Amino acid sequence: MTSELEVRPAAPTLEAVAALAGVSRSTVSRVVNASPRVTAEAIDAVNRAIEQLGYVPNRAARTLASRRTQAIALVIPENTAKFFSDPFFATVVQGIAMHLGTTEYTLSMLIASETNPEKTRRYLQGGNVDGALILSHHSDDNSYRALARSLPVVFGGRPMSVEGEDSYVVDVDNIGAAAIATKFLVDHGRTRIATIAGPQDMAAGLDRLAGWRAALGDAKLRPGAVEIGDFTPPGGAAAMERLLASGQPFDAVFVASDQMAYGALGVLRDRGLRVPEDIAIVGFDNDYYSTSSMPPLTTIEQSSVAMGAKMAEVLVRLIAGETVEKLTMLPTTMIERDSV
Amino acid sequence: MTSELEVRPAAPTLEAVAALAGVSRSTVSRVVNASPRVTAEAIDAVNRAIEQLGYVPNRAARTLASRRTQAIALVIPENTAKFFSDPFFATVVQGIAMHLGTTEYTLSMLIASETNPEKTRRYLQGGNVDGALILSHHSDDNSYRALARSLPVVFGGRPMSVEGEDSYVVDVDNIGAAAIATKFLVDHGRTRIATIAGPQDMAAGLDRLAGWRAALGDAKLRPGAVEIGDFTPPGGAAAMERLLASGQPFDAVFVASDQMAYGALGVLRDRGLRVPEDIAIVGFDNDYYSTSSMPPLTTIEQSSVAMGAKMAEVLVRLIAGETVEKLTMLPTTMIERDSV
DNA sequence: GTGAAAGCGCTAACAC
DNA sequence: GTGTTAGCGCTTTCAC
Repeated sequence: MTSELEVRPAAPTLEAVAALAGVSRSTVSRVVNASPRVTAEAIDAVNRAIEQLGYVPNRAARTLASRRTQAIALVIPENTAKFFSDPFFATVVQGIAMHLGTTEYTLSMLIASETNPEKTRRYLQGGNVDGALILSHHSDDNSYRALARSLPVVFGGRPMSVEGEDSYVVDVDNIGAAAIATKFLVDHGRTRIATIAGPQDMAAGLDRLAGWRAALGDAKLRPGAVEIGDFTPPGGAAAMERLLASGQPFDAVFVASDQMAYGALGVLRDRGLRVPEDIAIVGFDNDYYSTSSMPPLTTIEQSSVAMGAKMAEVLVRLIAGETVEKLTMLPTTMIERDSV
Repeated sequence: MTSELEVRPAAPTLEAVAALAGVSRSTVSRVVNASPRVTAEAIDAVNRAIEQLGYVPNRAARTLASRRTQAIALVIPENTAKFFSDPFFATVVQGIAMHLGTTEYTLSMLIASETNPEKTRRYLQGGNVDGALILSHHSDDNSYRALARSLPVVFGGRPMSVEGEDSYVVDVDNIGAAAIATKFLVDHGRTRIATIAGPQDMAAGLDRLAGWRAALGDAKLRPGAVEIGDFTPPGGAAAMERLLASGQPFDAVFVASDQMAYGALGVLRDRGLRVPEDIAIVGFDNDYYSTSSMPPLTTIEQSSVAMGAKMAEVLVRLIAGETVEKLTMLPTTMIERDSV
């Protein structure tokens, strides 16, 4: 089996650079690794040789010798992979990749098969990466907590399992943001405020519901009906149908994700209910589609690109041995459009 | 700088396995690499030792010795990264990752910075990966064609630059599918068929327009108006506005992406035009949202997960030195829902 | 500040 | 079939 790979000319090695620059391999290595103890002339000569030869260090050799891989894994549990079309996830990934693009780290994307979790664990613990980023949707992220003992790990979004251990988390203040969204409805004179909540096996789902409840408590309003959706448009539509069917009147709904809000808006439109005149809606995410819904959605912005970037940043600092706060909270902003 | 990495216990090496199994390192290597020339007893002893020690081969050492990285790069041009929220791209990536999960290959995700293309090129040609998958939106993929001479490369979607060279492409038959969609409209009695086309600097945009035109020619119908969109909902909405403003009457529109169709549907709804009674719509993609639009969208399904998986498969076979067809066309299906 | 030397953990001839 | 022997290209003490 003759691979096409073999016909390619050999890449220039550090040895060749050393010869051309008239120094030893050690010196070349020092220059490449920006060691302080090298004379300016040597640095110059080496850089010229590198330039001339088009030398690129061999990553495998580097990893082998230094025991640092310069690679980071992005672990996506399989069930979450199915949610890949959720713009939130996609843009978090984008943020991660973009931030890493500014560093020397490489991103390895792993879809963690549920049928063979061993494979993922082996990969992660087999010294293939210097750290891992875990993006998970549901409550089954317990298995990854253990990982954190043997590898720097950063979670995107608070994991559901036990708190307070040695895990690092980048998250948005879902409770606070949901409260702000709900208070916004209160401030606009709405008094019977229902909610379409997210899945209750996800922190984001639980927290946004808690925030809604807290804001209503603060306003001394009786909580309206609660329906649970799954963060998808059809899920939001079904939840709105149930809300309407319940017979409990409401004049506003805090919907825990924009995606669900799109579904909900469709149902209201079908019933001839006007937004915001009859029913005001606040969403959550400020995703790509929120400006083009009918009407454009008033929502909470959580910058998912920023979240991805922050996750990457925290992990890189962790790997560098820096002390990093265990919990990084990202700010949210209220975006006022036409649905309230 | 004391990294946390250093406190971890040393992983068991091939040497340790050899000692425990009572064989030489070569034999262990042969077993690990499934070489045929090993006795069953040796295989057994080695596997037991591996199990017992929890041995995992060191990838860097393997790469260094074998000159195979077992890694594949997924290159996403920066401008495309901004389109990450397009469900089509996100699910292609998912398909790639899932297929690779069944192989020994690792996926490295690269967002190719436009300001520093050298960095990407160096990474790709620096022996970090065995091959590259290129997912690109626009016409600036020329730079990647050159890559194909030094590395196995597979493109997702026909690139715009010169044809027929040594590049491998996985694509859907956009022309054929668009023609089928348009013919579907014709068969339903529509005679004044407009189109909202995609960007004309992308193959998918050009080809779908060509297919529409061809089908109309076959049906001996005069082509309706053409408006160009950018594959986003707002772009589709704006294109529909222009179509309506043009004064040229039409009773159907072939819209080159579902995302644009959502925007277009919103505009029609605002104008009180009924779909499909007044205007029939066919989309393209069958994306995640097409069942929940109002009305549910009749569209062309192109399985983006399958496309990702196929790209990965083609590349893996290419790396293995197999002969692979240069162009892999993926099937499409007409999905009939309620917009025609 | 610089070089020599010794590996990092594995694969791949080559002999036996 | 199995072991021995060289490296793969780099980092990293340790002397100087």
